[in-house]
Amino acid sequence: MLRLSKKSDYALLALRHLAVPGARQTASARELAEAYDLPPELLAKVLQQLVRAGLLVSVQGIRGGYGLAKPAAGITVVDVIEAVDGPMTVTACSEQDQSCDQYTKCNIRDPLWKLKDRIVSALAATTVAELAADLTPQPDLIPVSVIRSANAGGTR
Amino acid sequence: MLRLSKKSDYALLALRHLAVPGARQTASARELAEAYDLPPELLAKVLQQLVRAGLLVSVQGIRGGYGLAKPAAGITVVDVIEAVDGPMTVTACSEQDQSCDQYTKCNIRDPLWKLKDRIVSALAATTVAELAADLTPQPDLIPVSVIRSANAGGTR
DNA sequence: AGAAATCGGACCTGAAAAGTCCTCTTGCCG
DNA sequence: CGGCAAGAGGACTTTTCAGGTCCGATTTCT
Repeated sequence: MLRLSKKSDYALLALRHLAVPGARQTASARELAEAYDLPPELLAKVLQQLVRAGLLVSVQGIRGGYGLAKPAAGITVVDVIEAVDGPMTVTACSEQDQSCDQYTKCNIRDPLWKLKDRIVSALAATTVAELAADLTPQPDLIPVSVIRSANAGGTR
Repeated sequence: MLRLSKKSDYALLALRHLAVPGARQTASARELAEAYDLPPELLAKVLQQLVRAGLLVSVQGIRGGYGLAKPAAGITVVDVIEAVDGPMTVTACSEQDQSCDQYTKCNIRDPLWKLKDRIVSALAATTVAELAADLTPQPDLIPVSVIRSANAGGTR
């Protein structure tokens, strides 16, 4: 029923987090997973996909993490969905892939493709920046440094 | 990835068929299933759902079948999808149903709901009449009467 | 009476989504 | 320089549910 995959959800959640103005502009997968209560490994995968798609940049090694690869206003919701779930298709068959049994007999292909384009436009019209501009407060991140201080007597 | 369910596909296919101007305005589940090469039982279920939703009218008994309950221009794509798959939701949680683990921490609910509304508008802007107006020819139905004549020497 | 149609529940199943596990590499910090 | 915490990524398991099937009941025309 036209539902977003959880991977897309997670991706949007993470991107919006990193896009919130004023907040720390970078976070590790674990931090994000804890903040939103998501399975860490899965979120990690998603973040990696976003890096491959050029939406995030990653820093490896200890103290590493993820940050936006470009301004939040330049990242649309379609970008995110396609990065994570592959090309948007509303129907089983598309211009590229005609692998559905009813292809020859199907009478609603063209109109549905047009419909898909409209949906994509709607998704392309919304950017991560707009998501971040929304009023809903985001959960606090416990900065790693704080955890470290608490445990070990403090670097900072 | 925002794909339509096959049930929706089937529903649209059937409705468009019944909406084509000039064609016979009624057809049985079996006829439609054969014409488009769809699983008959499943299509039957879908048609029943459309009847319950008030989009189709059915005639029981031999020589029965389905016809549009109202003008094709008055049936939108959302109507069809919701009749078959239940209310359109893009996210796991909605205004009605808040059953997702991250509900309290989620920061993208509101913007995504807005997005959903935009998608629904797009779908509501397309009617079955428009689908039927599309150029793609539809497969010929073999009228049952013809089959009957061929088999049995013909009532008509 | 019987065939052909709509109804509608219960059930099965396979594929995709979601989640887990394990190993490897990278780079900072003590 | 050694270890730890981070990202990278392959392989695997589990879960979910769309898609499909089966069966029986009811209706109604011939």
